[in-house]
Amino acid sequence: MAAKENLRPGGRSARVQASVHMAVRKLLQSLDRADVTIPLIAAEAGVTPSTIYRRWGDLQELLADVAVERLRPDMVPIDTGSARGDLEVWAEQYAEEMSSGIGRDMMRDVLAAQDSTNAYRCCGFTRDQIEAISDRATARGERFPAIDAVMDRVVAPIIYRILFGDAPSNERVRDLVSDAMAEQAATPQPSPASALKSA
Amino acid sequence: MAAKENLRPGGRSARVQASVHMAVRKLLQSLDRADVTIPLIAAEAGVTPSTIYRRWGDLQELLADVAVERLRPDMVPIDTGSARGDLEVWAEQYAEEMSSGIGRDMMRDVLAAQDSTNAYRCCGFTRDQIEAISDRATARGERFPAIDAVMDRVVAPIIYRILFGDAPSNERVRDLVSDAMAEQAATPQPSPASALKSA
DNA sequence: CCCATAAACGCAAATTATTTGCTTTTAGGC
DNA sequence: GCCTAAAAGCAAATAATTTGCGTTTATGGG
Repeated sequence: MAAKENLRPGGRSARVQASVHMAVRKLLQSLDRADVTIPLIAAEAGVTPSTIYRRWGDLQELLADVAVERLRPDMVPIDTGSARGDLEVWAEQYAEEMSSGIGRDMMRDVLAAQDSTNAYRCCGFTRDQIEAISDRATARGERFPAIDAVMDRVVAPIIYRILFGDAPSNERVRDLVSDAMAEQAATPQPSPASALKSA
Repeated sequence: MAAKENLRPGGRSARVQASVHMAVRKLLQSLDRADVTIPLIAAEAGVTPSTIYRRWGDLQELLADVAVERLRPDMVPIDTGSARGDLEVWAEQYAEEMSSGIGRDMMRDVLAAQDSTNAYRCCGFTRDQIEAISDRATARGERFPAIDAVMDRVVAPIIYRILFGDAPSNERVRDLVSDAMAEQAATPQPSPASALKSA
């Protein structure tokens, strides 16, 4: 039930997909998560419930599908002039978005789905953002840690804390960035792009 | 729907809880996750469905409740003679357990529930384990990084990778431990126990 | 030890969600 | 423009969830 691949791209099928996604987003704004049901979504989207059941399987898959769209970054990381500044600003904003009620819910939706493809894609978005910062750094002639190191030392702690405990403060996020950047300074490995692409 | 607090501890209530938990565990062994329903669990447990609905609310909360029990560590971290060895062995075992199908499912269940208390408790279990290793280290006169540092640099990357990508290899887990221990060596902060308790 | 009280459970009816067989619409290839 | 099959609609059948009400049974106070 990928609902993304092997799907007729044109006409009605795409219209239904858009309509259902929009309905989900609209309903999630006004209603409590537990009150959003497939029949409700279907009514809002002007579609019969069985269409949704057949295409997405169940509510969780649909919510995951919608969530992963919303988690896709809509802009390139802000250019502050330095790699450290770029990463710091990006990480703070990322932490804030993800720890907000909406961000938390979307992560929950993505992780709750049986199909783990969405989670994987989600991780790829983040990696791409960091890669953009990294590329800019090397273009400037700055050193930058390996992408994986940033994922491990900045992204992972932020997300772990949001999921399992309390959202990290801006100060802590800055500390994480500091540690990651320091690590790079000690280790002479300015290799720019050896990472795996995604999505 | 905590199903844990304000619950009559004695007699029938406890019996029902135990029976339902056992039924869930049994059914999860033989059936696919998607085929486990509340009526099924109720039948297996010898209880009416409405009892489960009233006590846990929905399937996800029940699954989370069962999962968190199973995620509770059943033993103290192995004593290898050194803090580094302790952490290394513990981390490898932890990563392996969590990346197994069962571990992954349990984490999913815990995170998918509306009630985030379970996730928080889950994190507390892990923290307690690391604290035990830390305490043993200071008792031996060894230095050891702050608990939070280990959570950020070892636990968080392991879990992040399991949830959003691929399970980390043993080698990578060892590297994470190395980094965490090295950090401690550079920073003179042997403060033993300043962490927050849980559960 | 027994009684009063309220929590938890069982039962069954009512509601709501999900599945499914079949028909109709329609995108994509010839 | 016509086939073909994927996707959608419709409605009946099935299954899950909610709810009102009566019964059982912990728990606390006499």
